[in-house]
Amino acid sequence: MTAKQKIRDVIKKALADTPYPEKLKEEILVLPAAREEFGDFYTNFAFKMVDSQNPSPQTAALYLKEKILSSAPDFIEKVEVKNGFVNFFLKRGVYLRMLSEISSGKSEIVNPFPAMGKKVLIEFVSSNPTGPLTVAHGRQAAFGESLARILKHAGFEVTKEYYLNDGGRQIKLLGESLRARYFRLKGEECAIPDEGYEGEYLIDIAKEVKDENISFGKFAADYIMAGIKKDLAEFNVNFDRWVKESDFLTGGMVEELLKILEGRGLVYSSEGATWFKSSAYGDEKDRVVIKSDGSYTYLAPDMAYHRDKIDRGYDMLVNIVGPDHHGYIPRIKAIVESFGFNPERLKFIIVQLTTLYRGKEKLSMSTRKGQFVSLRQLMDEVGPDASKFFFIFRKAESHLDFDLELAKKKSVENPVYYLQYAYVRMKHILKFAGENGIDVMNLNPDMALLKEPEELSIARKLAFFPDTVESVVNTFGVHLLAEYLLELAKIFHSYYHKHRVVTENRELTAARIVLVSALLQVFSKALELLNISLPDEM
RNA sequence: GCGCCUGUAGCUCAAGGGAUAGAGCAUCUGCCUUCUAAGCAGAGGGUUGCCCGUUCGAAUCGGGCCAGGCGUACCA
Repeated sequence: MTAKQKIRDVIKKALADTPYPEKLKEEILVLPAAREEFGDFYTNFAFKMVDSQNPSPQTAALYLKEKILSSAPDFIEKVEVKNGFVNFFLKRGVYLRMLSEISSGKSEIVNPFPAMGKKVLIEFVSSNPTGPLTVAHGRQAAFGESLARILKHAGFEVTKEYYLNDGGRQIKLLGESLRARYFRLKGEECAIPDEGYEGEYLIDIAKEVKDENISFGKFAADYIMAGIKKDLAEFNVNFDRWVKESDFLTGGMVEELLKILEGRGLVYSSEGATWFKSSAYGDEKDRVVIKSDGSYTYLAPDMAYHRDKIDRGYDMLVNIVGPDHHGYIPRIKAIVESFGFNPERLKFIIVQLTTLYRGKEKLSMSTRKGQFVSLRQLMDEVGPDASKFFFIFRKAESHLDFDLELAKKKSVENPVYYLQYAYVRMKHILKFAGENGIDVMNLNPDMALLKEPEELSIARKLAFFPDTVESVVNTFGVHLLAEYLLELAKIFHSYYHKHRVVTENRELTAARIVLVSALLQVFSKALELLNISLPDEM
């Protein structure tokens, strides 16, 4: 049980023994204290207790404090009441013990949370195989992968899926565009269709075409998809399943679905087309599923896909999409609701666009015209780790300014290097200690020798790691973990400058080695969750 | 017009309705015979776009404005 859970229990016990047992129904919030003067954890519960007995939060807090202290919890050093907040100060020994546990790999601080039997499906990237992944997809990929890792760490059973649109009009246009490029290469006049793809990547693909009787659409899509998979693999973003739109079409699932919906009066014909009555579930208007030319819209197979997701029994569905899809959300919510799935359990995360800068210069992009920076180019220029870090250290719903020059810089301005430098320093200390005859793996020092305030600050910060993970789970704010890590790096760098770890004092050295290796455990785990690798040397 | 996102220090951004709104960069001042100075210590910098409201308490929630971005297809 973590210190925080223990505190919550102590508060519950205190309340059970008071005239306010009904207050227990409310959630008791225990959070890491923002400043060390406010202790280690605090609760704002006194604010909820204000009534005739407790006319002010302050009196309620004092009352709570008395009750808590009378139960004499052994891990609490003191409890302070300030401005109605109840602040808990933990005993130093709690932290010292925690450091030993973390460094030996036995601590619940770094280990995954217990499995809770909740299944979550995350669908992300889902880019069409009509062109290479762009920087926008890269951001979605980095965010989705990291969110998946964090949810898994927090005890969810996570499945990652990529839905690919390999049929329909866009693929047809893609095929015609490739065909045009192919014949142009042979010196023949051939126009790219009006809404076709003008990107130069099709020229490269056209060079690979050996036989002009092939299906150009399929050839291009397969070729591009192979590239997408390669890019994602290099980005270390991996999917459990690749779901093809065409499977829902050829498998008859779309037809079946529409029949069911028709039977329920949710699908009808009008103006030569077939419509889904999404307005019955809050969409602003109904949506076409079969066009008047008889072909399906993108929505029809996607509806079948979502029905399939529901059938597979997930507790939560997460769809990570770009801002261009936000108008699409109500209709997907409508289809899941029509199948009795609470739309609240379908979360859409809109990852906003990224604007690339080269120093002050803004890089303009237009996908249709083929003027864009691909994820591939970005990785080649700044590297996968720097790319990923910049993508996730801002909130998903914020527009992101990404400065290529900054991402490449090997200096303080670049947070990626700041983290890497901290990591390398930790590794190097352990290596140096080993070279000086200290058996780093087998230490059992007296941790009470750690008396510096900075040492306690580090331990305190490490104790907050599970809370940070919890915050990410509650808000889907992956950036919170990146910020946590930067703060951790900062207090470590500061400690490093103020105090030497490896000294003549063998006992103190041993205790500090345990501290550093605990730090390294948390640091490594957090980086793994962010999907960022780190070098051993810099 | 309608919908979504954004508006916080000079710049890029944090901050579950909580305490004195925080970081980094930039600017200024210091620090390398000692585990990598890709680092550290310190200083200045704010009417959280504006106006009302809800609340013990609002950057955060609601309403109304203003500004920027995106969307508003029988495209995906």
